[in-house]
Amino acid sequence: MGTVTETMVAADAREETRARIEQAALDLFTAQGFEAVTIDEVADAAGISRRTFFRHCGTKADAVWGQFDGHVVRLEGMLAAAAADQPVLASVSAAYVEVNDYAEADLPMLRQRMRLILTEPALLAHSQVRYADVDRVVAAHVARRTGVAPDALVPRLVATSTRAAATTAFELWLADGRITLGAALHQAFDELAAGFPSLR
Amino acid sequence: MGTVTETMVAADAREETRARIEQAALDLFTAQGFEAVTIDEVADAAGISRRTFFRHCGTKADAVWGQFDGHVVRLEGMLAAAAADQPVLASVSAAYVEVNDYAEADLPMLRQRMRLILTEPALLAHSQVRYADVDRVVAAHVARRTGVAPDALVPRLVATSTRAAATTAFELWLADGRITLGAALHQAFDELAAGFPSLR
DNA sequence: CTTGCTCGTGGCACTGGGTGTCACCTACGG
DNA sequence: CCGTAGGTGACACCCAGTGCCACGAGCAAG
Repeated sequence: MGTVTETMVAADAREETRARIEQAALDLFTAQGFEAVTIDEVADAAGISRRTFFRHCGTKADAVWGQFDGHVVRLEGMLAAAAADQPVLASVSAAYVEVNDYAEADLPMLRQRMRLILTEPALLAHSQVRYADVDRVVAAHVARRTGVAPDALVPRLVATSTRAAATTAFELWLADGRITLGAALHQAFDELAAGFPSLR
Repeated sequence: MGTVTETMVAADAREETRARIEQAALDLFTAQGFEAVTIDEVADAAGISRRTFFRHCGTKADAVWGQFDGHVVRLEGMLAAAAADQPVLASVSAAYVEVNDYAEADLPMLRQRMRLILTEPALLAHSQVRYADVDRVVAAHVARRTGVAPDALVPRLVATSTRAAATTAFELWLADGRITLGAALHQAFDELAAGFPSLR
């Protein structure tokens, strides 16, 4: 099995390889479009074989999505740690804001990622599968806080509509270079939680 | 070109062939799962060639989705015809309810379709692409009514969250055999429009 | 130093979705 | 009777994704 140190090193090396693949993929996809680039081209650019690409990334879309699972886990942790006296919607909103609080240095790559995801149909489609995990986590939190089943209307509705708000905030942030991602998220969640006061 | 009558006949024949393909596909997918069935098997069951399948349906997912474009067009028409003094959210809600007002005889096939779409990951993914069209239509309506740009926050947010509500209503309707689709839609839209009163 | 094990890697073959192309056949109009 | 247009099937591709095997590097035990 190896010691803890060795395991860490191996995991780091694996992570580094994956990061190299993702960077190559992101650059190629951005330059030529997601569908126009083949896996062989990405693998060549990353200096690996086609077979190794799939071992690290699973699918073509995963090269863009990266380690999204980590986000879901962090979101789940934040929701579990939310204060019990905080309104449910506020806890969901705060968790979304916090999980999307990126360091300044990470923003360019995030922009590149999100632009691809929201622009390329194949990636947009794949997003639904990823979001399903997020929805399950949020719905479970709402269900726990309200004492109803996770597959009841309100938990599911809160999960899907808050995710819709988050996605919309991302779109706004991408399109409008001035607004902060956090500000966009706050704006969307406030509008949603208040029942769309702008429409009255 | 041919006369109007001839064109109609040709279109009808084409529509009938497509319906046969869709029915064969739906039955096979329901019985064995979406991924487990190949296009060749669907084509064989429909009595056509693999190539003809793609000419009629475009992609494997389209065989399940059917002529969804028609729904989007109808939704657009309803929104355009909505009374000007009706609140925006109410007009969107009413349009969703009306476009999903199926005849009793169509409900079994609708159940079959929606169960597949909401269950099979590949179809769920494809749904995002279809929903993007719906969102554009709704956002355009909200933008027209509120006098802001269609890609501003509120129109987009209304579009994505109302669609989230509709999807949630569909899930509820599928899971709970007793509730009407219309009732589920109303319940979801009411909850959304009021800012989730159940959570207070 | 050698043996044996593990693991990452590359190569290969195969399945399956989707597309372009061509040939055929049928139905219709002149 | 001929010409054409459109639906169809057959074939050859491309590409994503998977299973399998063989090779080589690194490490552990002898």
